[in-house]
Amino acid sequence: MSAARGTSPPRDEPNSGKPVRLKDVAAHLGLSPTTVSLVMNRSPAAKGIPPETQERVRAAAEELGYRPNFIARSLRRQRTFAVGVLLPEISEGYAAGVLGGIEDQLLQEGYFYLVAGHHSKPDLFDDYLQLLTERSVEGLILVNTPIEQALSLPAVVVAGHRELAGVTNVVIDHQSAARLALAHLAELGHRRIAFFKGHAHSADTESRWQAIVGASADLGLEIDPRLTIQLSGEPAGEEFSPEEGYREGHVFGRKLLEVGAPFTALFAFNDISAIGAMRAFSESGLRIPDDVSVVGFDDILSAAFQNPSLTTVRQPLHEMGRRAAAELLRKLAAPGEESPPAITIEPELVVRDSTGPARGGG
Amino acid sequence: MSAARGTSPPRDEPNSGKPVRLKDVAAHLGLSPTTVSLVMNRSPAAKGIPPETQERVRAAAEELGYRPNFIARSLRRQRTFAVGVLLPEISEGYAAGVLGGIEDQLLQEGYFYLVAGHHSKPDLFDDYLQLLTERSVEGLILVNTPIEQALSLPAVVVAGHRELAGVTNVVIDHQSAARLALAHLAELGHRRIAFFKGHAHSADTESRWQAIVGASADLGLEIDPRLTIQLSGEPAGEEFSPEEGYREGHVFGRKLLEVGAPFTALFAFNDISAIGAMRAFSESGLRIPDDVSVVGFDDILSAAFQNPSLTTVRQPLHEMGRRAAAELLRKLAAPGEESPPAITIEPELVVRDSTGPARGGG
DNA sequence: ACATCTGTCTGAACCACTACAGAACCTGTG
DNA sequence: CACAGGTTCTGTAGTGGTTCAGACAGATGT
Repeated sequence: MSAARGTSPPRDEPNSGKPVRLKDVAAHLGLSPTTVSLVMNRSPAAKGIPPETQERVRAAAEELGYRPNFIARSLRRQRTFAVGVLLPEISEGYAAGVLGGIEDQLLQEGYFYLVAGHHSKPDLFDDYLQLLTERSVEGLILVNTPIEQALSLPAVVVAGHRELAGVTNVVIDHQSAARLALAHLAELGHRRIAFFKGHAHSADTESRWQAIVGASADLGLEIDPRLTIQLSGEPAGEEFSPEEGYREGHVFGRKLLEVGAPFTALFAFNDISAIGAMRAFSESGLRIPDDVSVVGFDDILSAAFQNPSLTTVRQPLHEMGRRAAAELLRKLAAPGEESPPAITIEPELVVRDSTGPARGGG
Repeated sequence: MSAARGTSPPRDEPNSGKPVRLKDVAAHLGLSPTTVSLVMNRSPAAKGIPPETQERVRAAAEELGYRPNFIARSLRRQRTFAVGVLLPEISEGYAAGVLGGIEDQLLQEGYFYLVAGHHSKPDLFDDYLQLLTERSVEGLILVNTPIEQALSLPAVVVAGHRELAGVTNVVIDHQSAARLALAHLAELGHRRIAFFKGHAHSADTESRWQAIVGASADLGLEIDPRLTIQLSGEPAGEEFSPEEGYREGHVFGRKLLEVGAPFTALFAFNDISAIGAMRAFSESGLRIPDDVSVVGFDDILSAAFQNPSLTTVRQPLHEMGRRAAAELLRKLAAPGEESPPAITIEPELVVRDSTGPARGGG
């Protein structure tokens, strides 16, 4: 033997050329590949192998720098420990936030994931679904991605609307969100509150609005239809840019002032439109929060940097991603079991400087 | 035969149970798996197979809903068509932007990618490198991730500092960035310009500063050391939050005013600190851009929504990711060839409302 | 002395596919 | 009719691991 055992000499060549295979380790030890496999996997069948041999195997594996080949293992075991993630666009804030949570949870559990951004094009969506399936992902997480048909794999949907058999939706608790925002405003003495409703094609619009109506009733607030503006946005299916949302908020903020109906607060559909509206109010000489309070939704990065900084309802995106991934793994581990149709996540009110006590009258 | 050919009946069961394997298609046709494989892969050896047979094979594959198993193929061909991406944190703006470009390029070329966020922890970095290698990724893209040792796989680094044998760095052209920003200010008549230098541990700090010194000389501008403030930030290795950066900009913006040396413009190290400084200036009663012009760096989302909106040097993150991925694929396709040590990307000046003509004196 | 049991390890099959060498068949030719 | 030369297809042996049924040796019981 060339390589002396014991206190190893300053030999520091972890891999000299080709990767080491299971077979190499076995040959090195004069054992069969089976035995090495059993030991390396701590398989239950390895209980018949004496501890001393096990130690010998592990030492050799370490010494030779053996790394099991995941591909070969996946083929044989029919498990890839990989899931597919479909989302509109990875670099967009919402998806990126959720993906961060998905990643934390998956890597922690020994899984990896393949991501594909379909840019809201239905045909791309189908293509990627195919490709992911060919790559043998074990399950799917869809972020902000509408689906029509049932899927052939276990799936969890974040911010989906449809109720589909077998898929679990992870959604924000709109009831809670509406209550948090409106209770905060009510406490500050606001009675006449304006609203931006979301775009017709947005997943959250309808449920959020229902929640607002409900919470208003509970708090004894009346909703004035003249102070309720629906963001028009782009035709469905087309992603729209933040700049567009900002411009819209600006335009509709101005429109709100022209209605003539007095209001002391605005609860916008998202931060972007809230920021646009704040701009419009400032330009009209109104002071925030002295004359008008503004509450946004999402807590995007910019919210904290506004002047004044924006009070908003935060969606815990990271947490949502984490929960989605955890639920998917649970499904994979327990294929038979029934899974919940929905997981609701509690939002959080972030109070900053854009909200304050209502102006005297009302 | 039960399933009639020709105008197929309303049979709509694309996959009844288990997935269809190559073997199944072969058996269905009375051909060997080899033949079917040759046809499906349009292998050069398939030129010996008559078009009619080829058509028959493809029709059967279609009919049975055959999807090749990527895992098995990967094992046999020793190609996974997958690359690994390492970055500090996926949900952070810079990395997410770059990743968007990486994705576009890779998916377009039939590759997938595995991402791991190491949260700037060196041991996690090593672990994930191992895991990615076990999964047989063919190459690596590192975003904003410092490496010490050479890597065992072809790699491209985005925003890296180190020059390492065999790895290509994708970097912004700092020369050009400095020239764009300073020429813009000089044209507006600014002569006394303040600077925020980056944190000592940031990859870009030194090269950016050298570029600023060079461009200043070219434009005949003098740099006043009293107006040059180094952002202190956190100890190296610790990611720091946007809020932190904003606060820093705010503090140092105020400090700049206390120095007493007059200045008419600030070129900040990034948008966040620029926004913080704008806040400080406004609070001191200065008007932007009438009294002070401010230029940022990066063009984060918030830059456009500031009041006034921020003039900044945009890093084309998407483009950088795209180029990085393209270069990696080139390396993979031509393993022997020498590859460039660096690819520089041209930044872009986005002129908004935070810059204007210099105030009278200077 | 023989069967039985236990502890330790192994051969062969298999996962789904691909690469390589060559088989079987047909056609034309001298 | 034997042989060369195409054409069309196939058998076998991998790829790197896991799994299952059992082989083999030594100890134990009768």
